[in-house]
Amino acid sequence: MNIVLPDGTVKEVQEGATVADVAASIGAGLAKAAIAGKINGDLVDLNTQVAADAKVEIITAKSPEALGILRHSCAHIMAEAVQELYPGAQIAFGPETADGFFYDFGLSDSISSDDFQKIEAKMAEIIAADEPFVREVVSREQAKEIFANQKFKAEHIDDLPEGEEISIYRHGSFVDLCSGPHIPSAGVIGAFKLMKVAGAYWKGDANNEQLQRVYGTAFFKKKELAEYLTNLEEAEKRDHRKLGRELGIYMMDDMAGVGLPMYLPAGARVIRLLQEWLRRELYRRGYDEVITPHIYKADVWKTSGHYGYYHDNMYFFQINEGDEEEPRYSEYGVKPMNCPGHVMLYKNAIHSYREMPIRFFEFGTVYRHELSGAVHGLMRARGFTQDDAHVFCREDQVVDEVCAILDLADNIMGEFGFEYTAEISTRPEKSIGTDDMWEKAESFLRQAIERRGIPYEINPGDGAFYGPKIDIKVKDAIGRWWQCSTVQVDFNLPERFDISYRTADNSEERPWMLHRALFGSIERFLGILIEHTTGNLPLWLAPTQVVIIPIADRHLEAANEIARKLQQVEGRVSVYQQNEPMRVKIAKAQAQKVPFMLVIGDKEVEENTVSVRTREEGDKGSMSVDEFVSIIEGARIL
RNA sequence: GCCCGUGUAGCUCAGUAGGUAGAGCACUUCGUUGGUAACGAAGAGGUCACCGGUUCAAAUCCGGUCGCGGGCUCCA
Repeated sequence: MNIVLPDGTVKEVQEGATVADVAASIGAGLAKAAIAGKINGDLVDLNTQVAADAKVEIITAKSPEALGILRHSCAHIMAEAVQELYPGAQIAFGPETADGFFYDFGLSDSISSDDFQKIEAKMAEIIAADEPFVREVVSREQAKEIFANQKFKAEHIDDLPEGEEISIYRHGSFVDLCSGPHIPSAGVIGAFKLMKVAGAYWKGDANNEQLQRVYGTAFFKKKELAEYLTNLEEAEKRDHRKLGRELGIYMMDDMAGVGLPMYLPAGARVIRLLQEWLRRELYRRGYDEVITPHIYKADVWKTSGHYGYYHDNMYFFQINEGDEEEPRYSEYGVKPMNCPGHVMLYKNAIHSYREMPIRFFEFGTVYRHELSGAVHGLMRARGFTQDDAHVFCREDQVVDEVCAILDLADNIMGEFGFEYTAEISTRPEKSIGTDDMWEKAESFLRQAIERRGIPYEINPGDGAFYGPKIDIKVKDAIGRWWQCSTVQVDFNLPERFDISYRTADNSEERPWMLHRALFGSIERFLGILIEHTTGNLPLWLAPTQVVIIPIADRHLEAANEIARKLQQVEGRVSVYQQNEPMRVKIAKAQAQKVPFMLVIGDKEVEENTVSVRTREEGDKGSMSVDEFVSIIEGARIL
């Protein structure tokens, strides 16, 4: 019979040939390298029989799918080791991940990282034995019988749709419900390492039993594992919490409370620069800046609905508005978002369809009582500043407005060199509004994102209760995704605050309301920026742009004079006048990631020049003072 | 909030059979006046997160609380 290879060539193979046979017929080298196959686009085991006229691809270690297959197989081996070491262990799910794999276990004992050594040793034994992975197709009844003592597997069998083929994989004494494919035998795993333990809920639901998740990673070669671990170490050095401390960006104080960063001068500088830079852009794009209070009477939150929905996540307090004799308590809530303020500002006047869209923006600092376990440096704080805006517009303007927001978001991400992913989140189960409204809003978002040509994914059921949204996410140093920009449709607040505009025929119409943020949280954005740049912020954003290094005390006056000239063009400059050798001052400036260092000695004073050193390229030789001043002037954003 | 881990000077860390603490950096003073990534000397700095227990004796062992880290859940 004939089969088709990826390059389109037709090859004749024996009736009943397997993928391995196909590989062997192509070449001995390929036969040796093959670890799995792909038939008509579906990944299969190496010993799967090939049908006539099928498209067959051989998967080797170099194929993009290979690492995932290897890692998933390694997850099986880990589960096998755990079952041997912890009899009675209940196995749940064990997929591959972006960096490796995990397996979830239900155990009476708890596994800690101290146990890794013995689990790894057992895994090494299993891998050394090099037994094959064997696939079997079983009936639902057989499966139930095989996994009678495995409650999670049994439950999963019940969840499988009727009529779906149920396959199991045996490896040594271990058997798992699994659709595969797997590597032919355990020995293919060249290197593996258990990484961490964590808690995880069965089926991802916090109401379910909590399982113990063991994370690991695996590679074909030892060298690849070593490289991976080295990269991880390097990435950890870029952690914004570490750099944030080293560069004097922010601090936390236990006395202040969890998740409440306090910005040191360098951090405050950068945040203000980011705001100023964005503010200019927003003015250009037709936004109006507004300022709203940090606290409101509880009535506002009752009207908005937050008082009921998010009560536990908000900071409420009572204040005595009477006196000691006759106390009269009022309740206030600290704002967790800026929307109600902007809606009230909108409501201050009667609006015409002619003035739409109205775009209010604000750098609004908000406070949310996030779960203690969710707080993470600047990325997820309890107090943070949103570059928040609300657009009130007519229905016929929604797509254009969303497009404009996506355009701006794309510009910003581009400015900082961030790659991002976009997701449209659709209607969740618990939500307000009609199907009609949701369908219309979701279609508007889709039209906008498609018109802007941004690739996106659909996140079904992940919208807010009040409307669908587009989220833009950016990766941190170790590959975690964080939401930055967002565009959200809100069906809730216009209704609750009863806002309207006058149409051409003088009737009242409810405006569409869009929430949007670009940085998202300025602090989070800064955190990601620090990790992306390893703290080497671009010249226009560096808290200190220039350090001037006088070689000896007699050069101090000239150094101060140059500093004054730079300050006149808004340059952020610092003169290192402490009593230390020049090379020590350079080392310190480098450690602070200052873009430019100017060395001033006898030669420079005499020639009215500066000796320029850049943080990336080292000594660049000398240039005139005026020439250097113009470089710094060019980095002004105002 | 949940699971696992962890908590020694401002920072990075030693302190392993329980016998009331150490280094480097940073800081202060003095010296040194230097030519492109880290000078010399001296000094100061800690109720070993907090509370309780075991013990003649606890940084060290046990329990609790709080903080921190990694996940999970959540993220208006």
